[in-house]
Amino acid sequence: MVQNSVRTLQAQGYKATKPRKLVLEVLEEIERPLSPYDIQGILHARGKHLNHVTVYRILDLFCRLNLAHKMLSSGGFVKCSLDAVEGCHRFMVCQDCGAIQEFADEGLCQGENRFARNLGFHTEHHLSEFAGLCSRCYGRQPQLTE
Amino acid sequence: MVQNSVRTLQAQGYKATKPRKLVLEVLEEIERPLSPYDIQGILHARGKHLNHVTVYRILDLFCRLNLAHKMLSSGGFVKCSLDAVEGCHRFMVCQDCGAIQEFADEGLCQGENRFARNLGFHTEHHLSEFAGLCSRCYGRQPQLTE
DNA sequence: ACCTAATTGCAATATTGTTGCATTTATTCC
DNA sequence: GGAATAAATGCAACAATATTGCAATTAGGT
Ligand SMILES: [Mn+2]
Ligand SMILES: [Mn+2]
Ligand SMILES: [Zn+2]
Ligand SMILES: [Zn+2]
Repeated sequence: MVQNSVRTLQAQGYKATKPRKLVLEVLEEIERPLSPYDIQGILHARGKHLNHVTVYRILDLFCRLNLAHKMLSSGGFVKCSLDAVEGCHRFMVCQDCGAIQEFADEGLCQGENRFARNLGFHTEHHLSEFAGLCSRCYGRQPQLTE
Repeated sequence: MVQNSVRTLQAQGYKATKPRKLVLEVLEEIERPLSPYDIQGILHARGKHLNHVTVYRILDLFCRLNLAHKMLSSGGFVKCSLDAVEGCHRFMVCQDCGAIQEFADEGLCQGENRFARNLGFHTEHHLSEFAGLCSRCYGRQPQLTE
């Protein structure tokens, strides 16, 4: 929850400001990728008015601290749910409900590293997202409009 | 080469126009991800003036036909070098020289599918990019400025 | 060479992202 | 609790990127 991220912020010498906590709350509550303007809009609807510049700067910081991630497929931001995990953080993205689930797996990394090495490529890290259907959505009517 | 993509265009009922061929040439020649405005600029410097709207529309089409891909990490566009390959097209991105190498591997897909299935996720396709150093750049001085 | 649908260019607009600087705020120390 | 102060935010202006409708052009078929 938010309290964890607040501790991380302070441990790294950053202030736990009201705007930062608000953004954390939204990311935690809405478990789907959100753009900076999405976040601003959601908070605005709740009577909390943040400047978009502030939202951008907060998301930048969160990504640097690995408190959040920028999704590759959509460019939206999600809260990191693997705070303590070293190595590559990855995602499964439900094409129906839009939910994302974060995971990490050393086995996948090793397989990918081995594969790349055979082609003479020295891997630093892996970006990957699986697109498909989450367990709740599999075998149901589609929800997402796009 | 370009001629292949031209055939694909025509086979699908699209015209092989001068702007489309120019964009194909650039993507084929510069084997690094390019933004729409990058492409426009490169062509402009060669005396070929395309409207940016045209470049956007061409890249949209190319992506729909899998003649090109939009890179996840950078948002830039590259020419697909696996024209005939079914399944997931993936990339290794050199962090030094910026070169990209496209590949596909059924084994990786299967491993990922199995992993996801264990978590109740039904995978449709995989997006993935490996970041690291290509064989030429490994053990050399850095080139890229950023 | 002509016809026609497809494609492009243009102009206007919308959206997204960035920068410098004045103002405010969270933390430290008393 | 009340300063002091460095960090963070808001504001304004701007820059870059992306989208739309419509008129002009062009590629491919006859
Ligand atoms: Mn994470
Ligand atoms: Mn490809
Ligand atoms: Zn779902
Ligand atoms: Zn390289």
